[in-house]
Amino acid sequence: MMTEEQHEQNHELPADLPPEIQTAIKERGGLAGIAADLPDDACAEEQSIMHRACTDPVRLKILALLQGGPLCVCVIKTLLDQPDSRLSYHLSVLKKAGLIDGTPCANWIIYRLTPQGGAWMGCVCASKDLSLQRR
Amino acid sequence: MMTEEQHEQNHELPADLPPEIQTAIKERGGLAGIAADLPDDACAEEQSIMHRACTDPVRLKILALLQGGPLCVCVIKTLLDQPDSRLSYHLSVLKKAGLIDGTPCANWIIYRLTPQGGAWMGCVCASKDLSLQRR
DNA sequence: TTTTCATTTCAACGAAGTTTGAAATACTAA
DNA sequence: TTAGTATTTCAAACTTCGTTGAAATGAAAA
Repeated sequence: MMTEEQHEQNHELPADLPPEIQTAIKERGGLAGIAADLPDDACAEEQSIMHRACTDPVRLKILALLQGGPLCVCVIKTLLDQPDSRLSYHLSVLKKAGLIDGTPCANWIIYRLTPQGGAWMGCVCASKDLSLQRR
Repeated sequence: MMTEEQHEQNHELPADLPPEIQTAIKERGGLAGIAADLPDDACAEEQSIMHRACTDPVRLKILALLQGGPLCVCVIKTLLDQPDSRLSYHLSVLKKAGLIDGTPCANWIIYRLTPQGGAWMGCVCASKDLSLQRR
C-alpha cells in the first residue's frame, strides 16, 4: 500500500513506465523505499578507495603474496620482476589505502597486510571464482 | 624440507635477510612455494576490471540500487540526480565490466545486475562493514 | 509526418593515475 | 669514514578516466 508521500515523490517519473518497473517500484516502497538502499556518500567514498587500490594487476599480486605472510620488498621484487621504482609506487598506493604497512628492519622493509587488508582480502578472494567464470 | 630447486631459486636473494623473513620463506616452500600464491595474469586482469568498475561512488550507488531489482535509467536519474550523459557514461562502464546489462523496453531501457554482478555485489556487501571501521 | 521523450554518443578539455630513469635516503659493513 | 645495498622520492612524459554540453539515435504519441 502506498502512502500520500510516496505518491507525491513519484510525480517526477513518467506515468507510463513498463509494468515490470511499476510493480518493482511499488514493491520496494516507492522512490523513498528504493532510496533507502543507497549507501551514504562517506561509505561509497571509502569503498571506492579500497576498490581503487585493487585496480592494478601488480597490486593484486602483491596483496596475494602478502596474504601468505610478511615479505620484504626484495622478495616481492624477485617474484614479480618489476623495476624498483614501479614496485615502490604500487606499494605506496596500497599503503595509502590502508591495506598494507611496512616496518623497517635493518637493511630491509617488511610489508604485511593490515587487519583491514586481511579482512578485505577475505572478501576479494571469495570473488576470485567470479573472474574465472566470466564470458 | 627444502629441495635442490628451491635452494637454486633463492640464490637471487641476499643471504642475510631478517630471521622473520627467512623462516617465512622456508615455511612457504621457498620462492617457488610463495610464487604458487600468485594469481595468473588473466585472473589478475579480470579482477582488476571488476574493481575498477567500483572505483566511483556514483557507480557503487547504481549497483546498490540495482541490487534491489531492475530499474530504468529515469528512475536512477531521479534518485541520483546526475546529468544524463554522466549517468550514461557510468552505466556504460558497469556494462562493459559485465556487472549490469540493459534491455530496451518501449521508450525506456531497463538495467539489472548480471548474474556475475549479483555475485560480485554479494562480496562487495560483505566488505561494507570494513569501510565503516577504517581509522 | 512531426513532435516529444529517454537515452546514448561525440569531441574537447582537465584531472588523475602510471611509468621511467636518475637522484636521494637510510641502513650496514668494512 | 667509505662503500655497498635496499628502498624511496622526484620530475617529466605519457596514458587513462571523468565531466560537460551539444548533437544524434530511436521509439512512441500526436
